[in-house]
Amino acid sequence: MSQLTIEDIARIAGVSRSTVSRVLNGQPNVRPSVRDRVQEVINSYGYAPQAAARQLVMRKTRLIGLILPDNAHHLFGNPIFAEIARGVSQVCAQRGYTPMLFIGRQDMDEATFFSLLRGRHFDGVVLISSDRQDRSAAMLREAGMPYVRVGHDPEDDQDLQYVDVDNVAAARVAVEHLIALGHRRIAMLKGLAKDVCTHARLEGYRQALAAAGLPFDEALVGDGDWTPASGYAWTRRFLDLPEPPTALFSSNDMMVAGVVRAVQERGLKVPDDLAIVGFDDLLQTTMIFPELTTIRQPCVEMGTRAAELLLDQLEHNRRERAQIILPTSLIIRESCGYRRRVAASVEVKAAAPTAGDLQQPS
Amino acid sequence: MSQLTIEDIARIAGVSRSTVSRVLNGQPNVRPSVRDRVQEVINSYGYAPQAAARQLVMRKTRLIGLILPDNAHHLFGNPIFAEIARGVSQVCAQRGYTPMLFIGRQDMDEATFFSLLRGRHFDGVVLISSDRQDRSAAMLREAGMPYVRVGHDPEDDQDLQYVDVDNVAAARVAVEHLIALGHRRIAMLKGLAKDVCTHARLEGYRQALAAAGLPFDEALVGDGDWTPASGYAWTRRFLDLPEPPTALFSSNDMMVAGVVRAVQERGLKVPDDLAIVGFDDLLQTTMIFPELTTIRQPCVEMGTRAAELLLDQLEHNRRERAQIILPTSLIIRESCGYRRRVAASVEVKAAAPTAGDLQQPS
DNA sequence: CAACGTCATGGGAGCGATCCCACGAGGTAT
DNA sequence: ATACCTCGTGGGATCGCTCCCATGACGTTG
Repeated sequence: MSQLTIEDIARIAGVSRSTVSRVLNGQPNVRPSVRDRVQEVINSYGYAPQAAARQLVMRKTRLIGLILPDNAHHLFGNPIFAEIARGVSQVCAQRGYTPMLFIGRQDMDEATFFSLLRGRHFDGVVLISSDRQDRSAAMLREAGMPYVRVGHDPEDDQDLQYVDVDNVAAARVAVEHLIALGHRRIAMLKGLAKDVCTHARLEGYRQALAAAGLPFDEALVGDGDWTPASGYAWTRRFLDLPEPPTALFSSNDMMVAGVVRAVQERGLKVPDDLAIVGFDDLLQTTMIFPELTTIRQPCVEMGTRAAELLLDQLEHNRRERAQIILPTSLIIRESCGYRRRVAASVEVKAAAPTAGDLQQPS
Repeated sequence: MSQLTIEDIARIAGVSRSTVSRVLNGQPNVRPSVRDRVQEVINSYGYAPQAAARQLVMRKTRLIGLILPDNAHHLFGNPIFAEIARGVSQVCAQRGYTPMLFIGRQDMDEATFFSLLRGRHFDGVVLISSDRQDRSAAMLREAGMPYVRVGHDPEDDQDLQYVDVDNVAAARVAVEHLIALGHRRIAMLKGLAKDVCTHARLEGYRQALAAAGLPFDEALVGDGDWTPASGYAWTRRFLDLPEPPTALFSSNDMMVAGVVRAVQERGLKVPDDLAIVGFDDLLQTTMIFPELTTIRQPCVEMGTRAAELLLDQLEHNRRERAQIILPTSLIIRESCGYRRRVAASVEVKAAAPTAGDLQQPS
């Protein structure tokens, strides 16, 4: 309660401020017996140095900010962010930093956010965003706050350091897999247009169709918004088409929940009537349906790599460009119908029946 | 980049530190023309005071910590936390505070966590936890950090201020609803034993059975862990019983995902073969099944109330006991079979067919 | 034994804000 | 005209740390 200061501890231990400070910071040149005595006083009084005073002189907080897409809903709703955060957290803890997640940016105006950044509460920031309209990156730059981004925009690349996956290649592999299973009419569920990866995944879809000589049909492309509700609505439309698709590629796993509901509502079955491949590999969804074939993103690793880049930047002042593209993989389960056509003993995580290597290297 | 200080701004504007400080803090006794000039300099240089220096003298950070149950998985996986956080955020923003979410406490030892608290990075904390073993509350008290808890433990109530719902009453209403619909064998899916609300919800189940003169059958109580996987496993067991249940009450909505899968796998239907009532009212799940009848917790309001208590405590030094129990409500949809038995025009959110008022007042 | 390092320790300066008080200008009441 | 208040402004002290430098004890070397 009382909030002791370093001076109090020094007096109690019968030494000077400086000596207590040396003990606190693990510096050398303290007699072992003195060190022990001071440490004991610190422990018994539960003393910890006041962060603000330390920060003022050190110019470091050892706090790392984590910023997610504006909408908190999105954010908690989609477990991939939790995975990325876990990666960030692991590296931070290991290297003596504490990660803190910004919440409620939607309740905050830009000026407030900017002041928060300039206030130097954080040494650096991991920004998770593939949103083209998101002003966060610009504000971080303007505020002179070091940051590493997870996700990026190839068309407007002001981000010095980022970690991402090759969304085009990943989507292409997903769709090629469906083509290899014999499907000719393959629907595609897009995410929100503001997110860069939405366009990349659509491009992958196009490329796969083109490579197989299949026509691109606008009617088979649904304008989703990442939510199950949009998956539901679009699937109903697809199934109402005169010539409905026999397969569907969804830009994320969450929308698949709605897709499956729509299919079942018609008395149809997955994968027999509609084969599905998703994107993200959320653990949650594996429980719900015929298990989902999907593209796995290495979320935890995206987090660790981003944190490592950031901390290297902070500690060794590494400011060179670093743009890391991590490999994704196609996880074959039941929703694509593969197991029904191929021997059951097939190694699930191994190569797809299509192109050789599913690990897209950077 | 350069990181100007208040002194620099003062020099540029041709005034003293004190005047700039007054402008910064909106204090009176500054000539309007001077105020404007200073403000303009501040804006044009993008100056914001360094938080650490300000904190040192003010002894306030205007940062609020948000602590969730240890496991980040849990946390992001379950959207009720996002809702609570949204409530907290709204109130904080309105009153000039910034909420920050702790992540990675599982990667941090207790001593580190304690130092973090004593470092006074935060003015106060909203602790979301119904975990009996969770040491967070004890550590907060030990560190002298003001906090308000969302969720509580009636058996060990050291928490001065908390916000919660009446879990016993809420569960009782859910089960009474199933009983009123004619069910005699009603299964119950528990949550993790470490969470206090698990026991409360079981107690509500017992009370409802007892009140209706129905026997309590151990075989119908499943030891869930809040995840869909446990709902799946236990439902399979229930359905294998010689005399399987015709209805099920789940302690949360997430487990219901697994329940439904198990039911469908057997070629059975919800609610015809198994009527279901859940708990939480997650938006997500409404997409997946026959729409879920469930107990709604006023999550956002729990957040706002907790934040209000905390900020009142900080600003007006209100330290009296404040224990707020918010009302829950039974949301009747399709999964309980109510609509099939009663006229379709029934007001859905109105009273259950059983006890009059579904809003359990505090 | 003098000169010189090395080690353990203490004290002063300073980080960048806020806050209190002093001070002068100007207005109002006596 | 004097006393007194209010308002606008500036400068010193201060918050609790870390860092730099001075100092003295002790050991090693020529």
